[in-house]
Amino acid sequence: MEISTVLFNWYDYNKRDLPWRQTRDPYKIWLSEIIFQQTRINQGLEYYQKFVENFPSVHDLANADIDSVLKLWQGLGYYSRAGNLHAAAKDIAATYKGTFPSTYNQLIKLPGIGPYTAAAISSLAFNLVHPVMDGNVLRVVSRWFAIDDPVNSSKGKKKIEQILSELIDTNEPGKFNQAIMEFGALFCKPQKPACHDCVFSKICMAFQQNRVVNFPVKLRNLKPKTRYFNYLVILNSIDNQTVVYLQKRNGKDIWKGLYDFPVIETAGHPDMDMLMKGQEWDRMAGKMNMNVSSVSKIYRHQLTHQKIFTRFIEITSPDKFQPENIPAIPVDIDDLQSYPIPRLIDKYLHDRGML
DNA sequence: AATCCGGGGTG
DNA sequence: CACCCAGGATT
Repeated sequence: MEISTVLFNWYDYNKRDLPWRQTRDPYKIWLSEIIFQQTRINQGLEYYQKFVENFPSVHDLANADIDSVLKLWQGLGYYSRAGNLHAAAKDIAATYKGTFPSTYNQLIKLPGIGPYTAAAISSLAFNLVHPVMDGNVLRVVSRWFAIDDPVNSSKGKKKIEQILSELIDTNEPGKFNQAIMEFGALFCKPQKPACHDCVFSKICMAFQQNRVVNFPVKLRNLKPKTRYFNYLVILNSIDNQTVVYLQKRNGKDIWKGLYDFPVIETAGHPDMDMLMKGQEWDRMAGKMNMNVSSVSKIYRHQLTHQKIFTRFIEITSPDKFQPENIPAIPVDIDDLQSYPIPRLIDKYLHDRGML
């Protein structure tokens, strides 16, 4: 029996009932594909539902305000996905008048859509024959065929792409793509794969050679950098209203588009006396009539490639004032919940009872 | 080809 | 705690 036949039998019996599998609306399929880039189903499911609810069509998304899109995306990570999603929605609304682009070459031109997502949308929504290569597929194929080249190298990817072009079912390419990804997610898992009752054990070279644990071969990744943030939580109380100063993060650093506090980044965490003698402190806070009312514990925030140690320095000022050298905006603490913020800031604000 | 961009899961 | 997961954009 052909691999795709065995795969389809397995899929028909084992597939999960997931919302975007009940539609061929390319908009909803696109939405799901962007949300589930680097994201496990359990983590992204409620985000998918929120997006479909809040933005039922590509026009609703295109007309939305970027901050409200980011707010819905908050907590999901890789925030450039939200910006690209929004930009692509505007493209589609303008260039395609809302008729969703339907070919691989049109799709891959859109921001946030690369080879994987273009293949996924064109096959799932439009039944075009483009094999997907996500992490699941790379793992499954590298085991079936005992691919010794790293799957995150271009040589390894080319080999797997070649194999997939022969395996894919040309009548039902969308089903084939969904099925092989689902098989990777549920059976051919990274750790403890279910080889004992796998329908492919006879054709799986890795299993036959008792080397399943050796695949996929990967180039190893870098160690995370350590960074130290000193956040300035500048609080003003005016007429029973408390405002705190937020700044929107721009540039190439993490959390682009999200809001946090004015920050002094240091090589380590100097004691407060040292910090307050430094240039940055003087530039940002030197002109303020203020006092440091408290310094938080150290929060440790782990990202894939960065380990961030953070302390929150609360500064209260009797004056109504606008920080001069900081592009920060005053936000009533009752309005904080409408700003998209990183997990770390969210955690702190909850600890302080401000959110 | 190498590096950066989050957050959560697993053992 | 250490380690795993892995698409797209940028350099």
